[in-house]
Amino acid sequence: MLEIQRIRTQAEEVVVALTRKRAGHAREAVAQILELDEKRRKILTELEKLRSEMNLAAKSIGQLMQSGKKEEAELAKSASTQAKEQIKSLEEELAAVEPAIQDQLVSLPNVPHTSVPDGREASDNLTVYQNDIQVTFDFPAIPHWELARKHDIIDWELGVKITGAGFPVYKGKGAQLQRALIGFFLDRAGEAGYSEVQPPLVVNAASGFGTGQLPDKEGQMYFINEDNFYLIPTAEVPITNIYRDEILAEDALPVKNCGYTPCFRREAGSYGKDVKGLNRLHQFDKVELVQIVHPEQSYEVLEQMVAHVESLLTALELPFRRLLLCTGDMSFASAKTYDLEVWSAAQGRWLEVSSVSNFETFQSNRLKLRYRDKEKKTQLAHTLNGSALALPRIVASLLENHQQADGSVRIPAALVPYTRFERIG
RNA sequence: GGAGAGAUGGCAGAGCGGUCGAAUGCGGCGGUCUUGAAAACCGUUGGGGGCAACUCCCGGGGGUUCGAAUCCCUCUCUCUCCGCCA
Repeated sequence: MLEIQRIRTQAEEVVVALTRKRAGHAREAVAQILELDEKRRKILTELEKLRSEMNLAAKSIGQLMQSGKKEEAELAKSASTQAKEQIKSLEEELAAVEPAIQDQLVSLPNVPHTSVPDGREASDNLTVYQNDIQVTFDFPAIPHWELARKHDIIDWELGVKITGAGFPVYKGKGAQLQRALIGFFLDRAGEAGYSEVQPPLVVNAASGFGTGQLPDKEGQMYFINEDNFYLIPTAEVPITNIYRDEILAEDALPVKNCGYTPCFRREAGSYGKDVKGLNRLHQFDKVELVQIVHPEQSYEVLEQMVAHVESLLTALELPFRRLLLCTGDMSFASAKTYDLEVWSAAQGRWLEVSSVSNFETFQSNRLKLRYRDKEKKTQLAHTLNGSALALPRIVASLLENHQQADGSVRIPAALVPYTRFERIG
């Protein structure tokens, strides 16, 4: 959520920036916000004046009562009745205006950073880096779902039986590989200074709102009706919400957390060719990084986080590339996002395994996540997060890129201490 | 699932319908003292809105009243005990 002060003072800049981000209604929305905001302040001025008068009147009535001047007190009472009605009607006006402002504010996406390239869709993203790992086979590459079936390490049909499509069962070395990757990712995050947390996997609506999933992506989350809880679509939600309504000391920044959680996504409306194998699941595992930083540092930190994720991919010996997302492909809450994609050798395409974003104050404004600056004033902190990493597509890429002529799969050296086996099959 | 209790400032914990943004203790910060530290003592210490005067916030919402942290209704949450279960 953008700060109302920013819209007030830089309306035109905001409109121009939002227009870059496909938000076609930005100009009207901003104009409406400004109008409502002005109305709100007008009401407020009047209301507070009346309240002030009422407070004084009430005080003097109290004094009259105590000194036994009953008649005078009664007189004063009846005089304040009119003001009371005015206050009530102004309060009703305010109660209509404030949610209207809020609705408009909440529906505006974040403003893209100046370094974010213009673009309408995924094809406009900029490939800003690609490592030099080339994977070539002198035998036909087998897709990961076939390798998984061959070695009996992932069972989709079993998942369908237990739950439904998109909930595979990992078996044997498949299950161990999952556990190994989680351990590996968490250990690396720990070495990079992130402290590990294990948050709840279900969250309340306030948390969903805080990080921006609600109301924007309500339909993408599983909802537990009896308790009004949502299954988390990413650990970003519970971990960032740890700091909701907090005022941190400036020297407590940066706050660095990491956590492993399963993630649950309904993926409503995204059926098609992309869903095969591990490409798109309703439940998957992910290690997430979250940082809360001083505004001056957030873009530097964004680069650091990307570098960390890339070091993981390098250790796994995977071909990958880094994309700078264009304005049109960025998420609602992000000011700047890098995606990391790994090559899927058999499918012959890139798979997104990480998304690292700087939200600037977009989340912290909703979360009321602040720090106290040197002048002792509260300031909104910047929040960032990134996957490090999402497992299924990593597994897909590992299987496909490290497959051998005999159909076995080599485990990269960095992972062997965690798997305690060197190959599958 | 059954029964009960409660929700107040960073924490603990007072609070009579008016003088309560709120006692007191702890913690935090600043200072005095000290070679330094501790102790002691003194001072200070919530958040939001508004250019400002000012105003709002004692779990959320509504009501009674000239006036509500205090009374009433309602919702939510937390805790304790019992039952069930890991």
